Amino acid sequence: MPELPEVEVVRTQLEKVVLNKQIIGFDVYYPDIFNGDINRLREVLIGNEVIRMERYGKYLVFIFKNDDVLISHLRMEGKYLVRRIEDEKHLSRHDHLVFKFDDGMELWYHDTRKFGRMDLRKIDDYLLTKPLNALGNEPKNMQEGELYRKIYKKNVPIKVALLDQSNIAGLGNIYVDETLFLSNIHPERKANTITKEEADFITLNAVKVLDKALKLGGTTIRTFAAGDIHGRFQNELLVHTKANMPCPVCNTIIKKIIVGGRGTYFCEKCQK
DNA sequence: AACGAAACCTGCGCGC
DNA sequence: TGCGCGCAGGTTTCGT
Repeated sequence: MPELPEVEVVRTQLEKVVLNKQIIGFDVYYPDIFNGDINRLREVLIGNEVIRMERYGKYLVFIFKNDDVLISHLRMEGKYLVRRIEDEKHLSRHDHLVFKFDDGMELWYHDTRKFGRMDLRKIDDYLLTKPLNALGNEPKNMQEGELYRKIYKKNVPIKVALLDQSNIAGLGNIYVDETLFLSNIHPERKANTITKEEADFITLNAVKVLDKALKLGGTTIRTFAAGDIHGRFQNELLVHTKANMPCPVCNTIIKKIIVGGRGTYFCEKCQK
């Protein structure tokens, strides 16, 4: 489901409801979401409090007092839902974890495809160990020439290189298509044919796309929603999902192909 | 080391 | 109506 803007929306929403409340219960219905011993996680959570919410690329991070850190990746369909105990909405088969707070609020981790994963770390090393140590910089934090140095030897399609989170963090299938369209670059161009100037232009356009998406609350194409927040960036998409429709720049019909196993939308006239 | 394919899961829409 | 297939905003693992 979510790429950087959507995860940032989730982070902002969670920050409003979970900070500085004691966790008094933790129910588990599908333990495989957690990488590790789920009973150890419960021991750490009970009595603990989230003091800060961070985000790195598509990773959501709960910073607890007691120096504990929970890293959460939503993958395709993960969601956090906030409920009051008195709501007595019953669990669905896709609700896997329930965090219960001392003010009666419950945070439900819901994930239709069960792809999401969580890791427990300590504050001293969570940035130095998997998975965050392998993450590249976000576009807005990249220096001139940085993306070029990451990809100039790679003999893979530029789209595949941009989806690789160790090269550049935060882009997914939607925003890569949009970024490459703005950059006038064909998604199948080999990364090792991209010039330094083109790589810097890609980085610039990625910043623009992600910033605009965040301002609009992210993109809701299929199922993404952060609580009750539905993004509006889908109304601004230039090529992604636009197969057989006219290019907004030149009116050529947008094509859909498969690149790196992912549905890919582009304009063959604008993107070379 | 690098790259492509399969795997992890479930639901939905489509054609027959 | 029922069934099989393809597809889905992601990452890890396996095989070459």
